[in-house]
Amino acid sequence: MPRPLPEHVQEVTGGDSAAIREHILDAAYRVIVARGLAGASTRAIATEAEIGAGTIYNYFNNRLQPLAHAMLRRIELLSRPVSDLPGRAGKHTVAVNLRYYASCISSTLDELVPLGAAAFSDPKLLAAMRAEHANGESVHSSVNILSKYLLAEQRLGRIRATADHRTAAEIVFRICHDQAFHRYLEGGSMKPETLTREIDFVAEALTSGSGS
Amino acid sequence: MPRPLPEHVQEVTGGDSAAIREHILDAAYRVIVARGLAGASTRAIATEAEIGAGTIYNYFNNRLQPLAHAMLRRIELLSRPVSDLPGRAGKHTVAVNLRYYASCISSTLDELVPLGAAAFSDPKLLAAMRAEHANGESVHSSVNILSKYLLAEQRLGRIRATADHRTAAEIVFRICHDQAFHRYLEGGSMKPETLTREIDFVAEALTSGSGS
Amino acid sequence: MPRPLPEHVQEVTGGDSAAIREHILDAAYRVIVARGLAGASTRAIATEAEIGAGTIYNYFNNRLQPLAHAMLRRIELLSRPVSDLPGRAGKHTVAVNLRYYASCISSTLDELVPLGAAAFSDPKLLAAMRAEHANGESVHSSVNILSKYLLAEQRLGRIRATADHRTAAEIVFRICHDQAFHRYLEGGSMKPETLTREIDFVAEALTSGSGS
Amino acid sequence: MPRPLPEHVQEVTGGDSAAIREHILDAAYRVIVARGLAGASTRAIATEAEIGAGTIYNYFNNRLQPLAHAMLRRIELLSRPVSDLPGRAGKHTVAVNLRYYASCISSTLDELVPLGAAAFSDPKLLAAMRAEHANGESVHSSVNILSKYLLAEQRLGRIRATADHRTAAEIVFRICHDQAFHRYLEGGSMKPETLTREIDFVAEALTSGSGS
DNA sequence: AATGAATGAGATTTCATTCAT
DNA sequence: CATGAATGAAATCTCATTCAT
Repeated sequence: MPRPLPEHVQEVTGGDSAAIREHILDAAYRVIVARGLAGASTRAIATEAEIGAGTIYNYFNNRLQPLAHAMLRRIELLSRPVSDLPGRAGKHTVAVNLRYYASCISSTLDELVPLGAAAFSDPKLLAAMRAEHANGESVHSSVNILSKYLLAEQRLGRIRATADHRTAAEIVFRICHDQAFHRYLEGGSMKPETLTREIDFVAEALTSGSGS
Repeated sequence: MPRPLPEHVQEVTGGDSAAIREHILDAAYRVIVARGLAGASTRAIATEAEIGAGTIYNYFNNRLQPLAHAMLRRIELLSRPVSDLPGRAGKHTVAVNLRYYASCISSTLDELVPLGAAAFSDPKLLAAMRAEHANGESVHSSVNILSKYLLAEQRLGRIRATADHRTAAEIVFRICHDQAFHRYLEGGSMKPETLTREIDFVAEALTSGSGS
Repeated sequence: MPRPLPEHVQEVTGGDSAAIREHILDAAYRVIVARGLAGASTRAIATEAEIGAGTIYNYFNNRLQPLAHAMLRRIELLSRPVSDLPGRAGKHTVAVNLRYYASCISSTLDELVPLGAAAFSDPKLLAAMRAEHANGESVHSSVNILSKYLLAEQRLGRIRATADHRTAAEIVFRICHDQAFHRYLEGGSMKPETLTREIDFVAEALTSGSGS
Repeated sequence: MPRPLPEHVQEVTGGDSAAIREHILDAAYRVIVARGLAGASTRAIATEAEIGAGTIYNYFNNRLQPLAHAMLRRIELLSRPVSDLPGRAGKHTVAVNLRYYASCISSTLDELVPLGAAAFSDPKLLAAMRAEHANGESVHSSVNILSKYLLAEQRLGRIRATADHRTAAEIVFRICHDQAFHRYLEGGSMKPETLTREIDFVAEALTSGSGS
């Protein structure tokens, strides 16, 4: 029955309500990654966050809300690491830049796959995620950055004028996403050159016949 | 207390032991699709199969076995619908044939995605599936058929000689798989032309510069 | 769904955590005695204690812990009632004092026999009991008190100097223990003079030929 | 649905109804000893007896009957090994003969203790045992043989005329029984000389002052 | 008479959620 | 507000018993 939050949490959050929410979301994320969705009980999250079990219900209405929130928040981080991609237009080669993009988002995708897959296992959780956020936004932003880069290259003449840069961007993203999925499924036994080969195929499709 | 199988089940299975197993697997599959993996309790499956709760344990050793079995059985159906693809080499256009392939496997993938993704959420279930079957076979066979078809087209000169037909097959499959994934995630709000556009991009990459 | 402890329990325990533990142990003991170990399900104990079924797991980790605890707690009471025995040396007769000892511990043994025997039926419970406590202590202490008394009598010359007081004490205890065992087995149909006769036999063996 | 008993059982029992009963009781005994009372399910017994699970109910009315029978049958074997004891009257010494008796029945008692203790864990089983047999008979027969032997010795003048041979026999039996009990409880860590010391105490009580 | 599949009661254990403090 | 004990629903799994074959 100690009224104030434990010191440790107090320090981190400053007692700010929104900060405590975030603190709980972080804990939820760590628990999901470490122990799977099935292991993400409210108790486990409360323990990880070093708060009382009941405290969660002061910030969320039910068990699924923090899980859905935590997963969505993570998805938003996806586009962060490649924000510098458009600046590389004209430098290196298109193939090299696509490989750079692929390697940037792949590590994030590797984290997201188990989360996304977990979301599917429970229709209620999926609904909760859909309710929490008009999802897909952030995924799109990652594709958008790539698309923007390809457009820049096209203007520079390093990509065929007739190529559909938007579609190409989608394909590249799908390749990365699907490969992350299979990496997880197969337990990491996939050869890295598979990714390279497929990315290069798209690069070739984009550049063949261009002036470069 | 113990009674013979209810008439309804008796009729369907004829009392054959193997048939009852299948009957239970069908029920398990229906429950997973309808209520998610989290909702696929032994009781729910028994109810769906219209049998007693304990009866499941006469046919399976634990709760995961029927789930793993049911999912694997479904995955095996994946390559079935496109077995006629190689025979289409030389007919229609490459783009049309790839669209045909995509539409064939997409409906199956739409069924499989929730199952496969669900399997990820529970490490124990994933292990059970791996134990039941050296999986991935069927997925590969679907890619293999596509690859075989592309090779045939290449020999017919309808695809550039320098194109990597294996890589192209992989990419097409990934596009289909990933789209199914997002269709499920977004609740079916994806426009069908997105798939067509991406498939056509690959077809164009393969055929541009070929003699046809 | 969650409510405070029912009034009745609240009154008895005052809400103190340790008191509730004891309250549960008492209930466990009553259930074992009344319905046997096989009947001592967690649910039965919870009902007897007038608490919710899940509450037991707030105080114990598994079903065996409260049983083992309850039994050990009772065993500790064994040596209590005869602590005044050594003070009787020189008073009454040896036979009378041994009868006194026998009648004192017999009622306690009658309680313990079903518990101790029950412990044997489940190897896991036996292990749990051994884990909870290096048992046997209390049994020995009861024998020790008797042995001490006999030694005192020997020094007073009321017992033959050549008699082995330690061995005699063991035999008397065994007689009491084994009789309790058979009383329980036969459902109480044993004649009380059987005990007296056997005790007197030992008394006679100890005193015959002594100076008294 | 095979009508005849399996060959193996047919051979052993000759198809005789009483023999099959015994065959099942043997199996029940083996299961209890090997896996404890908790492990003695009807299924386990049927498997051990190599018969169908339902077949047991053609010979017994419920689960407890074969267990009670099996245990009682074993108790009857108790007096077997010492039937030659009365013939030893007049030979060796009384102490040696009592030790002989003790060592004979102790090994059987070691087998019986877990069975007897197991019986206590379930009031219903205990009632079943009481119902099956006016029990104690066989135990008494073991005591009777010892009593008979002591009487013979008394007539030979090797035991004091005033000694109560019946009571002495009971005490010796109790010592053996209780020691077996504690051997089991302590896991065999009891020193064998404890038994000898106690037996000799009784022998001394019987013989001291006799003519021999 | 032998069989064993079918059954549901019941055992243990977990966990989301509430609410008195 | 924060807390965590209390709770009962629900999940998995076992097993004695019956009965159609």
